[in-house]
Amino acid sequence: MLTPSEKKTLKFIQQYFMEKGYAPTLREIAQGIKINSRGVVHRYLKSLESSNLITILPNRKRGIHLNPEANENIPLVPTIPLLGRIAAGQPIEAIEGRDEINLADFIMNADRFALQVTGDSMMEAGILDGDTVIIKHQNTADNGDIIVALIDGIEATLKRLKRLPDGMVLLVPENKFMETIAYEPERVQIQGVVVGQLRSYQ
Amino acid sequence: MLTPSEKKTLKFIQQYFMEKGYAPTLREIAQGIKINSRGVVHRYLKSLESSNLITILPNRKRGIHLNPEANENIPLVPTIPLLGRIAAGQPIEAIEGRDEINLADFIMNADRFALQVTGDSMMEAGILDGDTVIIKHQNTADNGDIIVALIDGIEATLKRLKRLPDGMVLLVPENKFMETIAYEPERVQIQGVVVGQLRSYQ
DNA sequence: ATTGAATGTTCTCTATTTGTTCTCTATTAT
DNA sequence: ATAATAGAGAACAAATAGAGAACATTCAAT
Repeated sequence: MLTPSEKKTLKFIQQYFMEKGYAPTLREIAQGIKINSRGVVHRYLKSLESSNLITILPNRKRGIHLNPEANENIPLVPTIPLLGRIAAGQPIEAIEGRDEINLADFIMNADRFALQVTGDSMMEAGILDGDTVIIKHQNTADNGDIIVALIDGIEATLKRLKRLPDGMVLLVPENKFMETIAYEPERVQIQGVVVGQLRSYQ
Repeated sequence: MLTPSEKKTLKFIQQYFMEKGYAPTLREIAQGIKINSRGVVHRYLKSLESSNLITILPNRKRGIHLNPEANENIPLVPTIPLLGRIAAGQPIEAIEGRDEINLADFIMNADRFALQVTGDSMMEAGILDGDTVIIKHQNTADNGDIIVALIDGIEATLKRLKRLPDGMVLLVPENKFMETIAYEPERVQIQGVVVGQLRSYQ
């Protein structure tokens, strides 16, 4: 059984691995778990190794290998706890069932890519200047989808799609100061559909 | 197991290949990973070759061949390609430097958790009903931060923080139909600060 | 075919870090 | 009292990172 410090150490290594793609040094681990001694870290590592959670490649720098067993508790996929719903004037309400969100599931997929948004044309849809949108690459889209479209093969734009009964294609900005423009369908080439959006406040 | 420098080298080669369609010279690699010695680069290449990630055609200029394994070497790190900036009426503009966004880096950390937002109180800040916000757990916050606050120990709310010179605490909604309320500092307990936001359109 | 600059290759050398092993101290629970 | 846990920190060999010299090989222009 692991001691709290060993658990903390293992968790830090897993986290580090996820972010950087390689193992941390003993000094980095020490800083990560807020102690000063590399020797102590080494002792913890030895203990984790004898529990079969990691493998130490002797004398190798960053020579820590996470064993599959270590990931039974903490999944390899990036997740963070989803605590609940928050609404003004209410206590935070726990969500039944889902207790964490899986970021990989949320966004990642082979046919997706990200674009950084410049400008305020989709402001009222909650997509602000500087946000990142996740695009699923496809050539068709449904009415009401927010799409990345290429107009006349050159201009790229992020707008909401609306098809008229007569065949014309409307590209609707979500900003009352901007105008909707109608195009002949031949001029509009759909590049992808917005499936996600993210913003960082740091 | 690759060292960080070797990983950096491999990444540079892959990127160079994507952009130019042919392999870089040792000098270009050296510049790319910000060192001066071609000899050192060569050592890294030898190591990458013995890991079966590249093949070196001896004495050939630009004689580096990327093995399929190098691409199969799916990064443990969850990333998606960041293609560029999009603005209305412009071609998609490539972003120099950053070519992918690291979701782990973006959001994950031990002290973060997610909340699902209900209601429109932060609508004008681009946080809509149904969005998920990433909260960093902390008890203090700066003026202008969007925070999760507990009022009188019961009610939870998501608002922008504003401290007045006289000590009163304003919780400002980003919605012109809702009112800012002032509290005595004792009544407001900060639970965390919004560091990220995400939305799924699926 | 010759030449010259750039490139790949092999070395040696140096400087930090890092991993590793120790011993020693404090604290806590049994 | 006795373990078990947590930590500090010294000492040393080895791994890593890098510089740069020297030479061989390409490759393109002449």
